[in-house]
Amino acid sequence: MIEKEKQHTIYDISKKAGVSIATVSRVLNDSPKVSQKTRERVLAVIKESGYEPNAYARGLGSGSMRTIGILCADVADIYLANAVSFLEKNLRQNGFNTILNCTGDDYKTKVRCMKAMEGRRVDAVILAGSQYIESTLPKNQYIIDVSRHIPVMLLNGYIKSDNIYCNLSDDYSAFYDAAMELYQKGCRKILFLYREISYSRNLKYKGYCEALKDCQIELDESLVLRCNGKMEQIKSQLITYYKEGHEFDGVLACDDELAIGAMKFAREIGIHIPEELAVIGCNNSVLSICSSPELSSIDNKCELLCINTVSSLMRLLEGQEAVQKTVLSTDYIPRGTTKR
Amino acid sequence: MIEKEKQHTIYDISKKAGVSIATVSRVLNDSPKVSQKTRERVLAVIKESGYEPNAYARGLGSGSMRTIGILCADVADIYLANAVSFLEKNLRQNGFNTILNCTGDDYKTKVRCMKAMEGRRVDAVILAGSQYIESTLPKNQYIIDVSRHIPVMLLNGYIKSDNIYCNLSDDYSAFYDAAMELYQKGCRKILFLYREISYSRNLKYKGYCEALKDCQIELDESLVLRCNGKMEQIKSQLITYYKEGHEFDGVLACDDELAIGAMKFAREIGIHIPEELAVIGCNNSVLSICSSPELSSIDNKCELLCINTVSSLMRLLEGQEAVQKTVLSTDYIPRGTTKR
DNA sequence: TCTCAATTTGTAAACGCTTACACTTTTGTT
DNA sequence: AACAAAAGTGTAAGCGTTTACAAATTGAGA
Repeated sequence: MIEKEKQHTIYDISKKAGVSIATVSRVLNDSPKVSQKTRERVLAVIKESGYEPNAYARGLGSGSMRTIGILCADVADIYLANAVSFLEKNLRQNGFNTILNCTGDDYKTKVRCMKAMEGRRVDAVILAGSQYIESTLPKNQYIIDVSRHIPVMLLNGYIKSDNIYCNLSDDYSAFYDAAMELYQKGCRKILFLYREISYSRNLKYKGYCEALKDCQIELDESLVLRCNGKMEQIKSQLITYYKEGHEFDGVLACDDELAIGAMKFAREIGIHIPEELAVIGCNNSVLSICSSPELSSIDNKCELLCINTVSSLMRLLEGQEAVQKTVLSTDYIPRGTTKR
Repeated sequence: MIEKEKQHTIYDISKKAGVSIATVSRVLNDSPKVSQKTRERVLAVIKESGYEPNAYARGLGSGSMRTIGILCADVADIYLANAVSFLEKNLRQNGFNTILNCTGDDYKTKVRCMKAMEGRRVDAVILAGSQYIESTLPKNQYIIDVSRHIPVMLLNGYIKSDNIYCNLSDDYSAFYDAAMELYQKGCRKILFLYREISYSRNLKYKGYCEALKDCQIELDESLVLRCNGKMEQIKSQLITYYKEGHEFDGVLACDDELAIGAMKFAREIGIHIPEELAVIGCNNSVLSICSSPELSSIDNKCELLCINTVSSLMRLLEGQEAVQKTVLSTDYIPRGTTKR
């Protein structure tokens, strides 16, 4: 291992510039109480020596390191990757850094990571994705605990509690409308595909149920199917399911990958899309335009959600109020898989 | 804004447990010089009060916050999202946190983010993606500067310099082989699609050129095409290009999205894949199995690359040696777009 | 019981900043 | 020219840890 060069400190700079460390600090923090002349001299020294103030020390001294923690199940997930990308860019534009934890689905890991964020004294935590909301309130205590110290922002999750701020897309209406769309295209047996139980999955499911009710179709629970894994596994799961004798003429999927898994299943079995089977996905990800026919999908305005979240957060951190719950409407994007 | 609860400090714990802060610190750091009895008492107090040590202060005191900085152009990119996901999980398993910056392609932003990482006194920086290597060495000075203080790990990039460690996939061979494959399937006019000039793009291009040479095909520079933007833009760019009179019977693309853009172009124009046009993508992302026919692609072993990177890094941080350059071979995954 | 070493615990000085407060210099008024 | 106010600068006390080093305790052997 190579010998590390010692990094400069504020003392080095103050000595070189012939001022006190307080003055250097003021320059670093754009304080108005420094004369133009001094400021320039100090800035010159800083630039020349490549000095970069130690963020730990700044954090300790000022009580804020201008850092936000983001938790998500997995950035490898296309939707979450988009969200994290938007969030990080927005935060950085506002002068905040991002600490990322991909917690997976394991409850204990989520709790541990959330707790660790407290230790890093982040200025706020953003929970990206509805997996963070557990089904029973007591299990959400870990979120509420943290919110006693710092604001917690939920992306696609909802907990009614002080200092927790929620930005959601209107999954209920989105899925109500999507199910209606399938009905209008003639579907009468609509398969509902999901991965895991989560806050937004439940909203989607309710929308689906309500639409069926309004169409006077009785809910058939055997048409509510949980799938796991990657594309290939989804496909083979559906093949098995189909061969068990289940019939359906429409698919409403909680994400695009599930929907495309269904398309691959159909192709393998020889079911024609969209004529014999109409499919709607969700998230309007790049996947939806890779398939042929292209996949009709629900655009849940990920970017807008993220922008809202960050701007609420910035308002909060400046001591202002913010709305506790914002629900954004979605867009239905019709494409080939529902063209009849 | 809600009144923040004050967080506990090591003093609170020491008082409650009736020991000195040094002892609490020792317990926190698993020091062996604490009696079993004391340790248990302190741990009990810590658990009960939900105390989480302040990471800034630990960082200041110990000189390391056990944090790694990751820079990538954009986590919304499927390949980078995968990489970041693997890296973060591996790092966390080793007790390190991750600070993420999505720098985009802008040189100044890259430099600024890299510099800021120094300020955060991260223990190392990982540059994920070959966009970080500029074409001329002096422009890479910003990387070398940082490497004087902390190790820099390059994912798919190469700079020969002390304290910079490179893990690359063998893009040269991958593209040589892929071009050969296309030749063997009968292609004689192979379109090379790329996005921006980067270290790995250049390797890929060299592989492509070398293969052509070995097949005694003269390099036609008009068949080397730079594309920008998302799927739709790629498609329309290719339509324009085609209508300008360019002809080709094979496509070798630097990523899967480009390849699928080419497939969409072909469908629009009425060119049949794979009979009239064979296509090979790169990264073996989920996109490659969404299209139909499915896309032949190059699997560049992203996970292995990440695992290697993290384990080298851990070795380095423990003061051991690490290999400066590791090149991983890739796999070619034949699918429908090259089936003849 | 006494001594010495080994083990355990405590004290206090870093670590590199921020910031309240005190002090000095400059500026503007009369 | 004298003075007050304003502007600029410095001093020193935190911030919450880690970690030498010193001090206290324990235990074993004589």
